[in-house]
Amino acid sequence: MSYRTARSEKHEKIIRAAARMFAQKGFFNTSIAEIAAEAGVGKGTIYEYVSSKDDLFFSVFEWISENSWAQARIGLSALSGTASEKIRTIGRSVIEQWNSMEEYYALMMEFWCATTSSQLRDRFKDVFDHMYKEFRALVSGLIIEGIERGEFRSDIDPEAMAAALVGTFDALVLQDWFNESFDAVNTAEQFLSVVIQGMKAPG
Amino acid sequence: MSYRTARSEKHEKIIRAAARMFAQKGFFNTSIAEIAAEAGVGKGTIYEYVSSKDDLFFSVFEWISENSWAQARIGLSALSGTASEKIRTIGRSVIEQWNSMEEYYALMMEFWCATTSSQLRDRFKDVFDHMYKEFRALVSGLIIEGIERGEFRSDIDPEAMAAALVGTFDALVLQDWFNESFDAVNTAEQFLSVVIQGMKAPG
Amino acid sequence: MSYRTARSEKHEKIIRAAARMFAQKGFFNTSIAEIAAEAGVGKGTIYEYVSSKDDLFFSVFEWISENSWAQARIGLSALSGTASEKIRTIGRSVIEQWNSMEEYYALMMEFWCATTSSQLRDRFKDVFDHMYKEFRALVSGLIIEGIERGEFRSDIDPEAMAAALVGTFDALVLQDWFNESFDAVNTAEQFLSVVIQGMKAPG
Amino acid sequence: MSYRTARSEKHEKIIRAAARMFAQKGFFNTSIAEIAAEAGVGKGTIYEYVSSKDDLFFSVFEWISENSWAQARIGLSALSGTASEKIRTIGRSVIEQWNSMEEYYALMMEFWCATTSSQLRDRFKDVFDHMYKEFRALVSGLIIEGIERGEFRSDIDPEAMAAALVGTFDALVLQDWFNESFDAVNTAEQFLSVVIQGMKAPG
DNA sequence: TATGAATGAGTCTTCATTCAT
DNA sequence: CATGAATGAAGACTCATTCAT
Repeated sequence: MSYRTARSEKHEKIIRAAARMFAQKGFFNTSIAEIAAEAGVGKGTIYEYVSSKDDLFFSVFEWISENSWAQARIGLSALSGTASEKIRTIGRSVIEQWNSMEEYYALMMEFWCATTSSQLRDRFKDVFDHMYKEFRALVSGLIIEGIERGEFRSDIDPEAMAAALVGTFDALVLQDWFNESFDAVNTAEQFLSVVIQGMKAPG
Repeated sequence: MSYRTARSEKHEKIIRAAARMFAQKGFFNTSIAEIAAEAGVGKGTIYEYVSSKDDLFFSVFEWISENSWAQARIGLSALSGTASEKIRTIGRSVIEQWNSMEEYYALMMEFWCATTSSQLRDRFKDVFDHMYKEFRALVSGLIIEGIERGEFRSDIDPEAMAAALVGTFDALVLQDWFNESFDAVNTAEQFLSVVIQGMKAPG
Repeated sequence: MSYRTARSEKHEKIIRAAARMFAQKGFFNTSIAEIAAEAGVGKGTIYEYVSSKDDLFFSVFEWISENSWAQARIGLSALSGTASEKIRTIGRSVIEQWNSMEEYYALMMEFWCATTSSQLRDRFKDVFDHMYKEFRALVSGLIIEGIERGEFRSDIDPEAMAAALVGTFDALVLQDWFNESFDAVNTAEQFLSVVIQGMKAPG
Repeated sequence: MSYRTARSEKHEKIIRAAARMFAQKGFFNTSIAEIAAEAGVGKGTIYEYVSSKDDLFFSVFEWISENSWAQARIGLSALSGTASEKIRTIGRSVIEQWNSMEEYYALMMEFWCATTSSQLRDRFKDVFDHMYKEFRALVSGLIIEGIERGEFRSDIDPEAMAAALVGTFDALVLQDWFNESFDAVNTAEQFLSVVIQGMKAPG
């Protein structure tokens, strides 16, 4: 195993430990000492890989973003069928994606919070902005495709629809995470049927 | 002014000061000293009214919940027109309500975060659960009303639709707060048109 | 005892404790915890009176400057006799002054050092500069007086003489402090005799 | 190049790097890592040549002492002329010597400080003591020579004069270093004229 | 021999909370 | 009741030193 490999493995070990602890107890309630213990390294070792607690937090964010969205994007790249079917697939995919990384949802809340008061506000905002922009573009692209194919009415605003839909997916995941008896997959299914019905071109 | 009144006025002064500071800098980045200064009282005085910083945080949450939703409920009680119109009115009302208290939105994020890691997790969760249940019940009631009147299709699931719609409102407010160039009112208008169209009974 | 008095007494207690510890172990080898213990207060209490360790260091410097030089100045104000006698008196006075505060000499070394590498470099330099300027002015004033009275030759440079003399006093004190068998008072006496002899007007 | 030579060259490289850094930032504000970087070696390598940071500090002191005084002594060995001329030459020489190694003056201050609080106090004191003793002996020897030659009065105390003169040289160098507009060479010239005049045998 | 990753003791500093006035 | 001085636990971070390679 090369030096670079060993180094980046330890780096990831630290990031993962931090992710677990931040998810469990929140950023402010987690101490560097706890993260070091969780990662099985000395306190000082953390600072060989990140320059501060804030930096570690942001590194966790980047790590999560890359790993989770990377996978999601792979799944979405192979969409096929009508625009309606593609949109349904996306909805299902997003929710499943989130469910599969349930343990990190609390972490996402922490990141959201960080956008309101952290020193890192701007760095977080930028990444979130970027993520959402990309996602909205994907959805609005499908809606435009549907309009062009004559599948959807031409008087709907693709941007507005995309923004609302993307937000709704998130909100459903949130409710799911919040309330164990909530069935996000089914709710999304039903809701999307109605929305797609509402977008359908007459006749 | 009675003793009790004087006491409860000072209590509210403290809660308000705490709300302002927590909204501005976040729970963990705000010190009791700052809140005392903002409220114009001594540090020790805070502890005459709340038992701890956590307790103060939760008090702020209760205060916000009561005050903001109280007003919202007043506005919604006087709904009239068809179910569709009522739903539109609710959407507009919720968004306007939030816009009018923009300064507290960051605070809501803090509360959300608290549900993930705070000692107070359960108390926060209970109140949020209750709030959402109430809100969903209002919306699903309107959908049922629409179905009974023959305005909406009878094969739609009122609970699922209500859950999704409530989520959508939240999501739009969030995007509005997050992105200054976003027009939540207009987006909601367009999206609701599509959703209502999708729920419409045929013919 | 008034509040202000109590406060400033505790402030001085902390400064004195810090002075003792810094003198004994040096700035960098003394921890805030030690100073707090020496002063008989809690660690946090220190920060009620100074804003940082650096600030405490500088406060000690100011306190020493005011107290020691204030006394010295009082003694020097009542000089009488010929210019030569006055200069002798000053020499004796400075050395006695230093000897009487032997315990703080190590502290003065610390302050000197601080002028080379501390964050506080400029603040220290300013005060030192001011102190020396004042002292040199006193001595050069006496030399000018001697020249005008015809006691000293008119071709000597009062500023240069004053600078050298003031420095020599310090250097003698340093040797005294450094080497216990050194007799600064006597050495100064002899040296001043020679210097005054050298300044004497012929005839 | 032999093994021993290579080793001692690397040793000196480290000492020089440490000297530069200590002079620039002070002992406590310089880290071993910085010194290693400045020397262009690994952190661990330092410990192949010195046993601790303190030891390195003292090594720098010894290196400076040997090198600078060695050169000074060479210059002084070839003194000629009357005792007065020799004393003048010494003064000029000392001040020029210091000016030529201005960058290390801050380091000397560090060493002085170390005599007050370091673990190494005694080792430093010994070397300083030795240096001063040697220097005083040189000067008092010249004064005795002057007395014997009838150049100086016989009632002056050579030891006391030497101690004071050595102190004066130091003090002038210090003022020069401290205050850029100070002219140590000229001041020394003037002051020495007066002192020599004061020592002159009558007639 | 040379290296630099790993370490944990030790530091300054903050701040919620208490309590004497 | 109101206050704010006092406190010490807790936390982020630094760095001299070690040691496996």
